Amino acid sequence: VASIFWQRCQLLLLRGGRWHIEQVMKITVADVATAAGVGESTVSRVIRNDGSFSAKTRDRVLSAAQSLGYVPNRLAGSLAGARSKLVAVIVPSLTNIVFADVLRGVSAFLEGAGYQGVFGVTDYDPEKERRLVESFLQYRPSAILLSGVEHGRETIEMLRRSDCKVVEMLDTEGAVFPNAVGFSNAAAGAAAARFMLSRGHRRIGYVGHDLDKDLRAAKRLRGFQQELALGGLELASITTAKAASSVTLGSQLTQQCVKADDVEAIYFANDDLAIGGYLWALAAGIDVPGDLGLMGHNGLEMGAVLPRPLSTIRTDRVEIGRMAAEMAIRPDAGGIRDISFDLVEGQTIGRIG
Amino acid sequence: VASIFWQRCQLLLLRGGRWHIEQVMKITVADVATAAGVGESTVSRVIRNDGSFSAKTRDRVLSAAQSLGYVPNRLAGSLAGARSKLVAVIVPSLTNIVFADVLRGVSAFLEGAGYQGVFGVTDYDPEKERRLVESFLQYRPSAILLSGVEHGRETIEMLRRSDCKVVEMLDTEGAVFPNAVGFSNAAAGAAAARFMLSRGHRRIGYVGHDLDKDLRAAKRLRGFQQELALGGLELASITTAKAASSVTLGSQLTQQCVKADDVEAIYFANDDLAIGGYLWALAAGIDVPGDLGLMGHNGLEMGAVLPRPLSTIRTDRVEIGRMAAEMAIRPDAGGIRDISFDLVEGQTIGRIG
DNA sequence: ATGAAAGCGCTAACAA
DNA sequence: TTGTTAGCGCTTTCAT
Repeated sequence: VASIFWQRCQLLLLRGGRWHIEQVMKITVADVATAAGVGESTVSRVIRNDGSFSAKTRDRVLSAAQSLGYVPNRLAGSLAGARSKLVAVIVPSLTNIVFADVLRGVSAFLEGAGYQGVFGVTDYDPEKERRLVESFLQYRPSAILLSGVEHGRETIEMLRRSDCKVVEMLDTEGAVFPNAVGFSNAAAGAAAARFMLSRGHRRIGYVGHDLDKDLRAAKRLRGFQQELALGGLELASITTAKAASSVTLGSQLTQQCVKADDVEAIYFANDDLAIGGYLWALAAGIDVPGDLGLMGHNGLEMGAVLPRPLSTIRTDRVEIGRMAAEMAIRPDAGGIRDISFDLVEGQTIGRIG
Repeated sequence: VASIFWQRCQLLLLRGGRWHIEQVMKITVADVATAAGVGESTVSRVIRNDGSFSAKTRDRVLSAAQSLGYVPNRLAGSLAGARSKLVAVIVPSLTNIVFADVLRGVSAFLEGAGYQGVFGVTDYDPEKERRLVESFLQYRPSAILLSGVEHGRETIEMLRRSDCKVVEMLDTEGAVFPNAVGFSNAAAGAAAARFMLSRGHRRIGYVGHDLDKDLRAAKRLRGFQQELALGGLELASITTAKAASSVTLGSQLTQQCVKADDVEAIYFANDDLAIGGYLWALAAGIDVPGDLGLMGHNGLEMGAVLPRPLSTIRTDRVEIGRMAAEMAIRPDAGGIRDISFDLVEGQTIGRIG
């Protein structure tokens, strides 16, 4: 391959009988400035479309940048500007569609605003959350989005010291930072209880996964129990497993719950478990809701396609993500925003006998 | 609140009768160096645990950093070191659990290696992919992970010029870059066809979503058709919709397909659609697989919990993500890696009459 | 409207 | 084993 140097950063090389231009060195503002015959700061202004410059200058700079294949180095830019256009997002799990939805909302909003999302998964482990926050902070993100309002003391301190905007998502009770967007999980639990009671269910069991880890599910359960207590009732049984929530687990636990306890209905920690329960009942030939009422939480799309649509509580995770991202990057946006939830009647909760 | 300055970067303030130390200025290596009584580069070495230093020095530096609450600035570090510890990951969708699985694998591996994942969603839009690559490149990531092997010409050129390692995921046929990990979608389609034929199905319909967008599903379909052709057969019908894949869509399209065409079995673009189809059949009282055989693709956990476990092809997305991340950050790792797939017999494909 | 120059906080040579 | 110094590529005053 024959080749000759061409300008400061390009190599002209002969390949297959044709000349190709290849870049050898990294193109910087200085190169663009030279090519356009202007100063570095002018290039910077044009690229960021900030400050003032003539239309003619802009065109020259832009075409120079274009033809050189200039890719701005945001590391340098952020360093000089004291802040990156990164937004860190921390979620406990990706297996659960709920968090994927939140990420979609976040991602969609950030994209339009020239920001980049950086993500991390905690597996519901506070220590992992701490480590993630620590790592993220090293990139001086514009903001950091947390799931839930329960965080380690150290995590909170690091965040406080960092002058980085923090937004808590998916829960509004007991928010640690001034910005949060979500709904009251206790209220959701209470709403579920009221609904089940209003439809005549009395002997109600609970099926859930690890309550020590999924603290929002625990809050819903508490709200549920408190509402029952108002009517002088209490849960007939609580069946949980130290495992991640899944359809399979829902199947197993429901079987376990029904076999052991004589319940008329089950309140599930979430829809995944509830769907598992429904499918088990289907296979076992148990009539839903005649023999067994099922109540979920989340309002997953899939619940609506079951032979009998799942009774559940729908939350708008994408919107929560979107709003959180907006709070994150708009300096004026903030506060505690409760976007509530909708009760979906469905057909898996109904009057007994 | 009474307050006095304390050292270079701290404010001593009296609040609630007690003195608190608050940071005012950002702590830098220089501050830590001064506090520890060593040079800046020594601090750098200790923090990165690279190069040599005495144990005594390390302890002094570490405790100084600790007590000052030093948080390294990776923007500066990456700028000086010419590369960031970021790995960009681009997926077409988050609604589909498949990609969430890939992200989990990536994320798990990166975490242990001190890297950070940056993610973006294309919605199956090549132009969006181009924009994402362009943005990510500005952060000089160590590597960039792409879904699939079909990318725009411009995207490929940008990537080629960038000296940033590229790994393609989820497909191995027609890889553009030297690193790829996944499986042959055509082979998966062919395997599905062989299985359905071996179980006696002949009049087979296809149900899928937007084939112009989900190119891997299109490849599976092609592999399926080619296998049928070997037996002198062809698809009885193809039912698709220009919409994102979902359980709901699967329900609708299956109904449409069964009503319009007299098919004995359906090959679905993926499990979400197949599960939708199964649930529709369940509600419609159609016997599966007696009257209608159903074959999915992906091997989602949920398919195994249906009253009749779904016949499908299982792929290990988490492992694909893990391997891609490993290729991304290990300089020596690379090449085209085919991790294949498993056929899950299930109970929704069976001999006819 | 534009340019020159001083950092941003760190790493990597090079000395010592 | 350590310290000194020169950048990394950009933004940002401050002049002009």
